[in-house]
Amino acid sequence: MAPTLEDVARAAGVSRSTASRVLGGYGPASPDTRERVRAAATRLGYAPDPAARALVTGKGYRLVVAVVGLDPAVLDDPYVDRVVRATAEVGARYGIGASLQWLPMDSAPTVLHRLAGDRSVCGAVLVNTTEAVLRALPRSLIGRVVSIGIGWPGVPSFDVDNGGATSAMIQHLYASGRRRIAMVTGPAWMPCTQRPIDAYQAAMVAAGLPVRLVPGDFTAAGGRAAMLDVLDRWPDTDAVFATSDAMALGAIAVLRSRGIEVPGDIAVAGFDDIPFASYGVPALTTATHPVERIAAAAATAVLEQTWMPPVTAYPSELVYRESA
Amino acid sequence: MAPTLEDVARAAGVSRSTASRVLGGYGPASPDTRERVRAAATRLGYAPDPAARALVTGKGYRLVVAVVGLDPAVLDDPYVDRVVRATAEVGARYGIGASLQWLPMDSAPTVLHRLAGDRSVCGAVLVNTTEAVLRALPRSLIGRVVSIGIGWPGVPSFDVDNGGATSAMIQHLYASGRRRIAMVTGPAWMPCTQRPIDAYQAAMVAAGLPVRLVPGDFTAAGGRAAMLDVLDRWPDTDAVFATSDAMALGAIAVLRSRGIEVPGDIAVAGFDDIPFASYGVPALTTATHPVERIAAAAATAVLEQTWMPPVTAYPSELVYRESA
DNA sequence: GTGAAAGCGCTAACAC
DNA sequence: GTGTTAGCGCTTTCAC
Repeated sequence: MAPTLEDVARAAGVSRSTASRVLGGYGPASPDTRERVRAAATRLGYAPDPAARALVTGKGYRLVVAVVGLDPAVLDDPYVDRVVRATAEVGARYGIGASLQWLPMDSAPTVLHRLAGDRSVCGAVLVNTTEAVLRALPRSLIGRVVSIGIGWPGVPSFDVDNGGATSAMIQHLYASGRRRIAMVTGPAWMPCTQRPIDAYQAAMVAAGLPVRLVPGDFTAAGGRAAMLDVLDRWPDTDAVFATSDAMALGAIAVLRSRGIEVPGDIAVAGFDDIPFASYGVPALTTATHPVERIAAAAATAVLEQTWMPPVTAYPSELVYRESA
Repeated sequence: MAPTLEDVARAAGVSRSTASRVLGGYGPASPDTRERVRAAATRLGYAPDPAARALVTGKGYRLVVAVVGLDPAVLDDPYVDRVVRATAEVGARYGIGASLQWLPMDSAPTVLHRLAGDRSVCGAVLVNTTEAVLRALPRSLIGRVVSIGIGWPGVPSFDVDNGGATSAMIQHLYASGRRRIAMVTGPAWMPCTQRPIDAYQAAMVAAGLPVRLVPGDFTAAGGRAAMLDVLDRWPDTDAVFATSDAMALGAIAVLRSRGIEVPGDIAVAGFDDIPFASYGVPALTTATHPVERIAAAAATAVLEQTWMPPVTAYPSELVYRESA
């Protein structure tokens, strides 16, 4: 059915090994041979069988998206969906599939070793990883693992510039006259929580404004709880920056139920720009999160085995709507 | 690293083929041998290498989620994300990855043949497929293809019972006093559009109410356009059932901008129960869509090669909120 | 610069 | 019932 390397070699009048070398792009080959093999390959529409290749190289044929978390519920998240989708889409172009699995925070070493020993796995994309997990990374995985989140020596990081987004958002709130700006953060164990906090604190201190930090968990329920907390501790708050749209929507729900006007009394800004941020009342002011671009780049890096700088930051853009 | 069949065979004191037969569960084997091989396999933690198996059986090692549509934008949809995620999660348990690709409606035969000839593909899950596409299905794919949507001889269907959901929703609207109920449908080319229409028409005719059908496209923008259309053609409409939450939210946005009360003047119901259906104002009354369960069952069916009835319908449940 | 040959881990004839 | 054997398509020494 599909042409094999043998077919290409025969068509080009060379041996299988020569064809393999040319197509693999290593070993020696005369320019002429090179040309003939390439031509034959494209003419026949040759694509190497990843299974056969995996068998001999022992490198595997599926890319695992491993989401770090305390329980399997971390997989049940539209953010994860977007990462997996982008990975599956990129993989399709390489004949590589995407697998999704939970990487339990407390038994990360075990699971990572199993992953490293699994011949079917060609690489992994870590999501929401922590330093502890990265420290437990088996050496044999280095070079075929990337991280959407914080990096590690040998593990390039792909992430949104959420520090920059935070600065920009605080500046926007300040410019629109807000002075008592609270921030709802992500859960403390997630490393992606820190940079926005730093950026927020820096901005507030620089402007001589009070720092009002409340922990959240990226969910709407968490946003509701955090908003109640803010109202309780600092009743004069005039703006809230929630580091996820879900939390921002939860916060707005609380304010609405209290009869507090948004953005009249309190401005609320989110982060992520989820599909329906624009359909709430009021429409949510937020910052974009190019998850698909990030995940696609991450997947491509491990599939192409390209060298990557330790950190690649993707810019986030403010989306001005009604809530702030 | 990982134990091979050879290791198991040696540990059990049998040949590789015997071990293979036992573990594969076909061919003959004495109860004693069977026992020893099984014991050795579990003791060593043996798992067959899907790459090697794929190579010899020619059955492939990745499950393709093929989304039928007019253009690649059909992939860019939270619904697709959920299907892919569930597939990737089920696949992970089998050492199988999920790939995502667009199945262009106008060149379906070509793409399907490529899929059939691709040695890396073990099966496919069709999404939003049409009869025309199913008709073009190569024979070699039969038995390893399932459909989330309409089925076909040899292609079992897994779908939500959207006809039942429609009936239930119309009944709910009727029970709450609505009599001039319009329905916003999906795009005509999608087969999943028909059953809700039939159910709606049957319900309306049975109740002696006027049929008011407007085509949509499952997007919020389509919902806005459809709502304008309804208002234009039947100004006395008192309820709208949109067959997707996105369209319902679009419809609500239009009504809000016109100063029309929801549900006071016009009730609006959606379908899907997307994560933030509950955060709009008013919170959206809708019907659940167990996409993950459906996709997981579909993926499992092709991976396990189990026989399936031609159609498996998954119940949808009404979620009563504020909008209807 | 090129080809012959071995072998990755597994399945499936086929002989015993 | 069981073992022997021949590959699946590819990469990779190692001679030439």
